[in-house]
Amino acid sequence: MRKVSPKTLTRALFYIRTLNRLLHLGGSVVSSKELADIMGFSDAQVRKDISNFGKVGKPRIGYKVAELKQVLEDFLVQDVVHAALFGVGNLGSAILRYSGFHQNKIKLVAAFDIDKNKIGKTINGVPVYAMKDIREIVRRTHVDIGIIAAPEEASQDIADLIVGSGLKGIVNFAPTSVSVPKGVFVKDIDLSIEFLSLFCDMQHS
Amino acid sequence: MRKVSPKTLTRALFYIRTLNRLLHLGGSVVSSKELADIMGFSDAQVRKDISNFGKVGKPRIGYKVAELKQVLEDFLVQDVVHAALFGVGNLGSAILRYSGFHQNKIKLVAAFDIDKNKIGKTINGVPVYAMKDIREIVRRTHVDIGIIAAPEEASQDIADLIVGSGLKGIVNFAPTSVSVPKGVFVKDIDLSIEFLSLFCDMQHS
DNA sequence: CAAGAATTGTTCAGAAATTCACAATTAAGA
DNA sequence: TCTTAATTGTGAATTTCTGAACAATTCTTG
Repeated sequence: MRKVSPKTLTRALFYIRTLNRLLHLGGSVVSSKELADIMGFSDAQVRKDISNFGKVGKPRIGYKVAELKQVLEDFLVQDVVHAALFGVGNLGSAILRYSGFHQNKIKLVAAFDIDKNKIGKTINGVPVYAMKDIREIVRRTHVDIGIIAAPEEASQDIADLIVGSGLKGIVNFAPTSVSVPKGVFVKDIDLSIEFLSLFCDMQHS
Repeated sequence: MRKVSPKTLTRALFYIRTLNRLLHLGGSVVSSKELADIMGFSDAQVRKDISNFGKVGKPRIGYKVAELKQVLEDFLVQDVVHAALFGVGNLGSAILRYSGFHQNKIKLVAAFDIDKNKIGKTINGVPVYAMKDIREIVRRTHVDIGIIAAPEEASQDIADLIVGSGLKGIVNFAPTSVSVPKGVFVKDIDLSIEFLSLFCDMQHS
């Protein structure tokens, strides 16, 4: 199958989210125009994206919701993604308790912190370990990605730990860039920047 | 001044973040190459972005950290951005307690919930109001953007409330698309999708 | 003061992403 | 059955974004 760009992949995840909602609402078919309107894309964009994954639609009809969802999921999220969390503070705790993951093939398998009061506890079913145990846990447990939800000062050290334990993907919520070797993927989510960029877009539009 | 693309604006916010860190570490000048390496961009990209905001650098020297930061901030974030939060659950509480905002010209001025046990309290200095009071609060208080951190089922109603109260920007953490009139900006942050998209990028690279 | 080295700002070319536009297809209805 | 209307899939056109390259500039050093 042809190479698909990251942008298309991300939009495809939004398509899946919307298709799930439509399924839940009882819809059975949907057109590119309807999908586009719901998500704020163009209909041409939707069709071109979907065409990456095969010829799923029928002219004059549209796409069968269940079938399209299946095709996208087969391509994108075959397995459950196992994630480990680093830093059980305000944000980390909220992530541990976030209820949206289990519907989306994401499983938090371990959390790490340096606070002795937290180590050994279980939050929402996820055990909290000492930071130094990461290598052993990653060896014993299937982990795909690491999530940094620690203070700025600790983020680079944690990134190094994550990389050292062999993981290749990091979601970084800390408000600072971390440097990693080539081949490791980092996604930065800085709440301040997210808010500010929305506001900048508003002002400079 | 020339029109600047949203992508450039977002990167510029990352530049500011990095410049702050450099300032804090005592750096006084920095080259495009250094900035690029820290953030994982190309040096040409950095120079081109910065050139949107004027001729700030000196050949053979680089950019004065403080001066560049000033130039970018003058263009991007002249005023403090005032935000109101909708939904004081796990994620909402973490946002209220997030410590990174005040350094970044973001101020949470109000929170809203439907839970009587939360209404009337103050969390981290931010008062929690009843959802129905939004119009009055927005009239009395300067609010730029609304943040939806409520369950999926409530998100569209909250978006309608936000739009009805006159706000033009929404950050939506709920795992569903909200529909808004033209002219209202929405930024979706779906934690599941963020994690999955990282993983997809890893697999399909 | 002149030569050399480093870095900017900018132009240009190429790549990537988006939109357009329409032939092909299919269901529905006369 | 034949026509009509709707919708897909896609090649071409367009726009946006990125990367390469280099003249212009300015510090440094001898």
